Amino acid sequence: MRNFAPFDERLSVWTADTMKTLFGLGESDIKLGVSPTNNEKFGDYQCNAAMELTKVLKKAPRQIAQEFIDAAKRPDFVEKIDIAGPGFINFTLSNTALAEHIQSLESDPYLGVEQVGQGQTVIIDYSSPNVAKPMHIGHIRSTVIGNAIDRLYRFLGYKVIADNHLGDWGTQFGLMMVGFRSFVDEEALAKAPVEELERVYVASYNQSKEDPSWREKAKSELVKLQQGDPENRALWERFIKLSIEEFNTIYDRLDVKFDLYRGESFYNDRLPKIIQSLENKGLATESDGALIVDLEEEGMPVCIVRKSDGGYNYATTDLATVEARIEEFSPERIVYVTDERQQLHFKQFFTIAKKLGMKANLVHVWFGLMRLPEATFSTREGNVIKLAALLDEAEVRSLEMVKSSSPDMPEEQQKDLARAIGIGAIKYTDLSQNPQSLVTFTWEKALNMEGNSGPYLQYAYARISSVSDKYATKYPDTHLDQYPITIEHELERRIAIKISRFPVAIRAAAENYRPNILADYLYDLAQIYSSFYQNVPFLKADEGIRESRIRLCRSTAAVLRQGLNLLGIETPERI
RNA sequence: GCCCCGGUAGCUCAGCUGGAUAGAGCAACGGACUUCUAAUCCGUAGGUCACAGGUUCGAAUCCUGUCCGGGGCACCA
Repeated sequence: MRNFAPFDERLSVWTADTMKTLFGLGESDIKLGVSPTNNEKFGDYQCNAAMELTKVLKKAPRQIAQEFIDAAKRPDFVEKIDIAGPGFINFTLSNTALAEHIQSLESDPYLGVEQVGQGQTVIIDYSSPNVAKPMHIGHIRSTVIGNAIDRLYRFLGYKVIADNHLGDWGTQFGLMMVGFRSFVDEEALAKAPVEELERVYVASYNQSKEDPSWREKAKSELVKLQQGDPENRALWERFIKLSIEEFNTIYDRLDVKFDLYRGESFYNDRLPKIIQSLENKGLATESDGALIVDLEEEGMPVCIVRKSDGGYNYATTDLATVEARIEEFSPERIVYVTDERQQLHFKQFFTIAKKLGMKANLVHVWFGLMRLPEATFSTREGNVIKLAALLDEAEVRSLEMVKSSSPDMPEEQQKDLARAIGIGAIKYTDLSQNPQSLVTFTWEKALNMEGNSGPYLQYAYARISSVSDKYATKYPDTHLDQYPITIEHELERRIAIKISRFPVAIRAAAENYRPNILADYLYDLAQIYSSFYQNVPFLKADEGIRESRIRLCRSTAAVLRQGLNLLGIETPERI
C-alpha cells in the first residue's frame, strides 16, 4: 500500500483483518470495514460489524466489540477506540498522525489519489449535439457532466478519449439541402450560422408539409447525398463545418476539449457489415419489411436495425461505432453520457453488442431531463433557451458583481474574472445535483452566486490565495517547512480530516459517474474553511502556529484548486 | 398496459450499496465589517422523509402495493 493511503482504507483493512483472525471468520457479506461517523462526537470513523456479527458469533454486540478492542493492537495513527450505543466501535485518529498525513500530501501532485487507471483506455462519448441545430440549455448537462467525468478519469490515470459523436447524418439533410438552396440568407449565415441553418430547416420542413413535390425533391437530394453526389456532399460538409465552428465557440467558453469529433457518418461504411454479422449469427429477422433483433428473452421490445426502406437506424450506427472504437483503441470501457430518454435504446444496443461478441464494458450514464418550471421545453413549444444566451447572461451578472466589489481592477481583468465566475456558477449548479434527478431550470438557480454555489468555492479559494500571498510578503525569509503542522483547534482538525478524505470523494465520484459527490465534498471543505477563516487568526497568530495554519490553508487551496479543476471550474487568485 | 426515474423544511436540493439526534442553500428572524477579501461568518426558527404494509437489533435508505409528477415502449436520434 502506498504511503498516502487514506485513513479509511488503512483502518478498514486493519479492522477486517483483525476481526477475521480474532473470530475465525471466512468470507461473508458482513462489512468489517469502517465508515466516517456522521457526528464528530463519535470520533472520526466507525465500524458497525459487531452488531451484524451477533448472528454469526452468537454473542452480544457490545461483547464482540469489547473482545475486539481487548485483543486488537491499535495502529499508531489511532488515538482511541471506544464502544458506544448498541455496539458501535468508534475510532479517533491521532492529531499527530493527521498532521503528518497532511504534510506528506504537500509533495503529492495527486493529493493522495491512487492512479488506478494506469494503462487503461476509456472512451467518453458526450455532448454530441446535432449538426445545424443550436445548442440549448438541455445540452449543458451532457457537456458539463461528461466533461467532469472525462477530467476525473484522466486524473485517475486513465487514458481518456473524449469523443463528440455529432448527429451529422439522417433524413433531415434532404430537407436541409433543398431548403438551403431556396431560402438561405448568406448574410444571416455569416453572422449566426447555426441559427440560420435551423431557420432554413424549419422553413423547408413547413414547405414539405404542404407541398408533396418539395418532399419528393428532398428525398431525392438525400439519396444523392448518400450516394456521394459531389455537390450535395460539399454542401453537407459545409453544414458540418459551420456547426462545429460554432459549437467550438461554446466549448471554448466552457473550457471543454474533445479528442475526436466523429459524427455518425464516420461509421457509414461499416453498417452493411454489422447487418451481415447480425444475420450470420442468426440474431436478425425480417418483420414487416424491416430487419429486427428480437430481445424478448431479455424482456425488451424488438430493436430495428434496418428500416423497411433499406435505411439504417441509430442502433446500427451505434453498433458500428463500438466495433470501430474497439478495433482502433481497445478501450477497457466506453461511457455514453445522454439524457434519460435513451435508456431503452442503450440497453438494447448494449445487449446486441454483447451478443455480437464485442469486448468492452459499455456504460450508459444518463441524467434527468432539464425542464422549465412551466413545462418540459421543446423546440415545438418555442420555449427554448439557447445555451449561448445562458452563458452571456451569467457573464453579465457576474461582471456587475465584479465591478462593484473590485472597482479598481483593470477592465480586461474584470471581464476575465466575470467569465470565470459566471461560467463557474453555471457549471456548479449542474454538477452539484444528482445527475439522475429531474432538473427544473430557473435563472435564479442556474446563476446562483451565493451559498452553495460555484462562486462560493472560488471565493474561498481566492481568500486563501490572498492570505497566502500576504504571508509570503510579510515573512519573505521564512521557510514554512521548518515549522511542522500542528493540530490543536477543532477547526484545524476538521479541515485536516476533510483533506484526508479527498481521494475517497474522487473515487466515489468517478466510479459512480456522479460529479455531484465531488461537488458536495468541495462545498463541505470550503464551508469548514470559511468558518476557520472567519473565526481563527492566521497572520496574527504566534510564530509556529501561524506557519502551521498557513500550511493548512495552502493544503486546502491545493485540494480546492484540483477539485474545482476536475469539475471544469476555474480558480482565480483574486475575486 | 408494460418498463425506467423522481416525491425529504415555505422554495431549490443533498443524504438512498441499512446505523446513533435527517442535512445544506435560498427565503424568515437576530447578531458580526477600525482586524487575514461580508460573494463571508455566528445564531434562532422550520420535517408524519408522498402513503400503507413488510424485512431487520436498527429503514429516508431494502422489498411489496397504492397515489402524484416526468420519461420511454417498431421503422426519429
